[in-house]
Amino acid sequence: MAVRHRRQAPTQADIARAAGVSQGAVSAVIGGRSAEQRIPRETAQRIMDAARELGYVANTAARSLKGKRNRLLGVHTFESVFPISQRDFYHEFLIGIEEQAVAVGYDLVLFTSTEDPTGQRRVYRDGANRLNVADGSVLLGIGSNNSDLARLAADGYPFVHVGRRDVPDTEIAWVGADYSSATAELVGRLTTLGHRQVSYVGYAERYEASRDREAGYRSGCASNGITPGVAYLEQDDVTAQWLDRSLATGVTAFLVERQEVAMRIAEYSAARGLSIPDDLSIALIGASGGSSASRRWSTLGIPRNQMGREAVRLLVDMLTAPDVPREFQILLPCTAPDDSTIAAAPPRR
Amino acid sequence: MAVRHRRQAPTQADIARAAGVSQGAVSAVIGGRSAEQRIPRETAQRIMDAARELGYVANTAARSLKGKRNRLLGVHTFESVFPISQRDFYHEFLIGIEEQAVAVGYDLVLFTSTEDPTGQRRVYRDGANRLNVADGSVLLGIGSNNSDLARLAADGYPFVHVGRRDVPDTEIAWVGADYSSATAELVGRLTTLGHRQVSYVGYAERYEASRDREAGYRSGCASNGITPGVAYLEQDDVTAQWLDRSLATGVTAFLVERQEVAMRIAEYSAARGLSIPDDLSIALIGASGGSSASRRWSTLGIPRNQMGREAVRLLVDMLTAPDVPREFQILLPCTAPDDSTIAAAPPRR
DNA sequence: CTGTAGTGCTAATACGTAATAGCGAAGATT
DNA sequence: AATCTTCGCTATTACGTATTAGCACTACAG
Repeated sequence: MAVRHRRQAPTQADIARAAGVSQGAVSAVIGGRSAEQRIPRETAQRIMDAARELGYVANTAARSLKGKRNRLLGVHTFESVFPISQRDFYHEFLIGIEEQAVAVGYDLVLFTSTEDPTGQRRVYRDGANRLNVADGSVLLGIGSNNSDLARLAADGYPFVHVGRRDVPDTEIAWVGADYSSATAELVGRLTTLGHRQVSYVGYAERYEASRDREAGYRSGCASNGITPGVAYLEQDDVTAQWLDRSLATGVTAFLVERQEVAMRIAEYSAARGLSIPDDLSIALIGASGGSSASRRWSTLGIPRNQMGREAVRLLVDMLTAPDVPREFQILLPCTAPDDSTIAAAPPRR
Repeated sequence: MAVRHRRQAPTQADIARAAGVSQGAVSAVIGGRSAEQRIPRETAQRIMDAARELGYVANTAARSLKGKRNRLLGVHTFESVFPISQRDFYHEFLIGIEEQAVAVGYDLVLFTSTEDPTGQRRVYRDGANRLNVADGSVLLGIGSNNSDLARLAADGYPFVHVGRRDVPDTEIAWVGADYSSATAELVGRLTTLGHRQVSYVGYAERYEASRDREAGYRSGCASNGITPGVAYLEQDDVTAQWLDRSLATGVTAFLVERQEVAMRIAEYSAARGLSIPDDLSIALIGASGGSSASRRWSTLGIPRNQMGREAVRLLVDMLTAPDVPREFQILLPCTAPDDSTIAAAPPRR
């Protein structure tokens, strides 16, 4: 026996014929509108029986063609990654997205086909916007392509970006994490712990998120009477000399955006007989990649799951009630770092 | 400024208007049939330009209504789980599926909407078959609903099940793991290690996979001259008494389908001063749930990633060349358990 | 100047469903 | 008797695409 495909499924017209009514009547009964259409119980029953008899199943394509909606939400990541890989930074977002999709009864389209030969993921490929297969989409990615976003917005395609994103001259919907407040509060906490010099060490490349953190850092410094000290460093920029200089200026705490940088600092300070967190506090305030951590760090928690959920909620709201005024930009609070690598400042010399 | 959306996606009619031709001409050009329709290069170019300009993308609903494909593959899991959760048994399958989808340029539809209020996942819900939005689907699940599968097959819907699945009177396409050979080989290996009594402890509920393992066990016993000893146990059925009785009959190795059962055995045998694997060998031959293992076990490896990939490959083959005769049932080899909890049999008393 | 062959399209239709407008018959009201 | 309501539906249309039939025109042969 071979696996067979392609058989004609019964349609409402078939049922109508069997029950001796019109297709419209069948649609009304199946769609639960028999009251409005004044189909009496008896006829409705006859129709239902015929439908069951023939094994009728509504054709979703026809339904969505009529209703202009597919109940499909797209998920698009700009980074060239398998979005569902758990090693991936995005995985936890995905879970939130999926949980909410289940809750609202939408299906998800994972846009995996949008990868071009160079591994780049673009929305517009061959001039076509594949996202259109979904009613709306959730977009993820640090390196989101601004021109893609602007064009999508100009096209009126409904989407929500996960992570704050500024596109000039365009207001786009996003759900972000409130790095700014969280970082400011962290500076406050360190101050309370006696730190007087807190250094911020950021990505060399400045994304929205890192700018938010720096802004929070600066405002935290300001409101706590601390002089800010900002450096933008790649991993290899972190040298023993740099650390010595920092320590010489009295820095006792570092806010670091990259785990690699934190590891370097830990390494060099260990060589100098400094222990963490007793002599030096370090907090990770960037996005921690995977769980490949060689040690626990005090880390600013990104509410990834919730961000995913909120993005879907906002998107579905936008789809179901397009004209209701609402907040298109949502900031969710981060969770504060724990005490792993944060402690009271050492006694001053 | 407000976020504007819900502009109607452009249709072929819009393009036609822009290019000054008829909708049919647009369809012909977009569908690559401009030759047959005798659309000259110049006009075709004009149409393509307009399409690009407007960001046209074919409406999936209309396309499938016409019986055409959308380059969309569905993924449906019968278990009520978030399929992308990494805690999930299915996650690794998903990754394989996604990798292959990327490779062949299809997008994936995660069917999350098919969950009914009781948490059950069914294909046919509310009298509609959501799967139809995808050209074909990959189905996952130990507890796959046979009537759903039979109906899908009867409807001629193209799908591939991940995991061997027997549906009476219907041949279903699937990609499975060759538990049977692997278990038989494992019995052989244990025999070589000197074990003379190897016990099989299976799920109380018998799925295809567990039946395969038992069959392999029995054939392995037969070809190695061992008397089989089979038990179907839930976690709580594993008592100290049961273990004592087993050991009394001379059992020195257990093939266990559930990690929980293995843990019980380990616990009770430790209480009797038996160490694993020196006094007792244990191999896990079932599907290990997550990575919540309290210890490493010698485990039969399921080629999950490859199964996912193969399922997609088979499905796409079925879609692109429906009438080519081919294997619809694919068995992939398992990887043998390592030596964590398997060792030579203790000297006989 | 008619007939024929191509060229470049357009017009029309089908797919299955949902929604809206409305029709004929029966009964109720004036 | 004439009008109005209500009932129980049907007929029609729209959604966007693919496909088929065929029309209007030109070029050329005879």
